[in-house]
Amino acid sequence: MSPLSSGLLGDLDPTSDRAVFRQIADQLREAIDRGRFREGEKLPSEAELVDHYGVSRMTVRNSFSILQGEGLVHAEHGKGVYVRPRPPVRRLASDRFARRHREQGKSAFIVEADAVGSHPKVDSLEVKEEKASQDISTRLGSVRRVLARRRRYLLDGRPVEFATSYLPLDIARGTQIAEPNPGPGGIYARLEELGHRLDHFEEEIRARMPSPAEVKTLHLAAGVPVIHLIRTAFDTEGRAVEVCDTVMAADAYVLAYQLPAT
Amino acid sequence: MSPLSSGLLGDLDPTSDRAVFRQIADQLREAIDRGRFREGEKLPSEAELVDHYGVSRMTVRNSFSILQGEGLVHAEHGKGVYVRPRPPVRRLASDRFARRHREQGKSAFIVEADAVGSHPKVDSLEVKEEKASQDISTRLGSVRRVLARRRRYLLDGRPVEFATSYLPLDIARGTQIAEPNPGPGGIYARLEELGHRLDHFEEEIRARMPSPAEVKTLHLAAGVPVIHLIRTAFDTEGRAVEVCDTVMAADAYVLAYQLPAT
DNA sequence: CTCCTTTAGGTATCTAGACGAGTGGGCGAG
DNA sequence: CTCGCCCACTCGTCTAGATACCTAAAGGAG
Repeated sequence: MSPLSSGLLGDLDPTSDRAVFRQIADQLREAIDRGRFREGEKLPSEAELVDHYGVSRMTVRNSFSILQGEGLVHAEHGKGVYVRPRPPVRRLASDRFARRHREQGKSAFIVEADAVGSHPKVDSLEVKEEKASQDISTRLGSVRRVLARRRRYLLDGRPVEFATSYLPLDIARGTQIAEPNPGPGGIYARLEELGHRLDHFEEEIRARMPSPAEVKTLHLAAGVPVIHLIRTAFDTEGRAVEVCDTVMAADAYVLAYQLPAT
Repeated sequence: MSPLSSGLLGDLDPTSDRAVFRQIADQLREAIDRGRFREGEKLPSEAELVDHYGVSRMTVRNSFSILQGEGLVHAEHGKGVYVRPRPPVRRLASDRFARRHREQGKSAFIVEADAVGSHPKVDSLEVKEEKASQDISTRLGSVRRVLARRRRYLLDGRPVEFATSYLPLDIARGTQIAEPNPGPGGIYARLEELGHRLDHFEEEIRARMPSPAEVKTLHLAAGVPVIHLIRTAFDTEGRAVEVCDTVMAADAYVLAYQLPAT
């Protein structure tokens, strides 16, 4: 008993000027939206759809590729095409850098993940001095070389975020900030101990499709964009003391901000 | 003189286990990244690449479809495949709802666009009462019906943003907020005149691939995600007085926020 | 019972070609 | 000279295969 005989999918309209593969994609998309196929459920195989619609296999694959591009489904080699489950999202609140959180000890990422019962992990740690890019140099106020701290964050084994912090050498060199483990409260706590009392942060947010390297690093499925966040930390003297460049899997995050109406 | 004879593109590696169409996409991507093809410039035609690499046309098209999915190129029927130019981005600063801006008179969108020499336009205006969705109802504090204000924003003829504001009926009904033109300073100015002095806004930001309807409304090219922003306005009594649901073309925006380090 | 092989059923990649349809330049008729 | 048509070039869609590789379950060897 094929699932296609039960009326889940309709027929093609040969009089329509909409391409056949788009019509098939439309029907599959609507079936998914209506819940006829649930999250994680397998769609009919290519061969089944070829039989059902009486089209060639390339046409069916073309339909699937549309839905993949929309991030609705993903194909598993040798198994089938499945409705992509929506992963749990991590909410980044605008007070996530509040000093009271910093004074707890553990890193914000770890604390937060533990709170919701996830298993957090940080890997790909790299700390080194390097030449500042044009953009980073501008943001930090014309520095030539910087300390770069790279790390990748994982939740329950899934990579969700890749971040690089850049700090001026005259601040970071020789301090615990230049160590792989910056100690309790993270680098912001160290910066304050070094006399750079933090005043505010500026964040810039963009969204775009990932580069191949980002797809690899974040294990991104087709049709998943990334959120690109660039944060600059300013001390009370108005100096930019850190720039953090973060690329996040867009399906794993929702960012929350609070704005004054002043 | 074909551009392919000049060494812009290399050869395939038959010993590689990387699929041929991926290798071709890699070479094209690299050529674009290196500036061998500039923004708006035409890539070699499918036929030229077929000749150059000695593969079938479907393989070349497959390569192009990868680059399209990444938002790097776009095809124009009958003309060619072009490197997609990056449109100018509109920067949304975190003080964009400051009261001082509201008191100017014109809408924030118009003022801002005029300032950078763009031609702004607002269309698709629709104002009506309707049943609140579950989500909107929750955000507004269990209201059943709301006033919905829908509009689309265009810059220089290009649609960039589609927004819907929802307001509780007991606040908006019968006021100028229920009119297509809410008057100088927009609905926030009207809300304050009605005694709902604004205290702060909360914004939630997500990024995802657009639905087909959003592709149509925003004239989105392939490989362009959308930024989905949901803003809730609170008055000084802590009541949610408006929810604004906005879908933006991600390639047209960068959002900027300022966070206190408190 | 365990482990390996086989096999059926999936998707991944690629070929070769056909026809449709949009674009733009060249050329001939007027 | 101008207008309109034709044609070459381009991408869009679809067909009908072939081969490769992956997965999972069935079945046989030990």
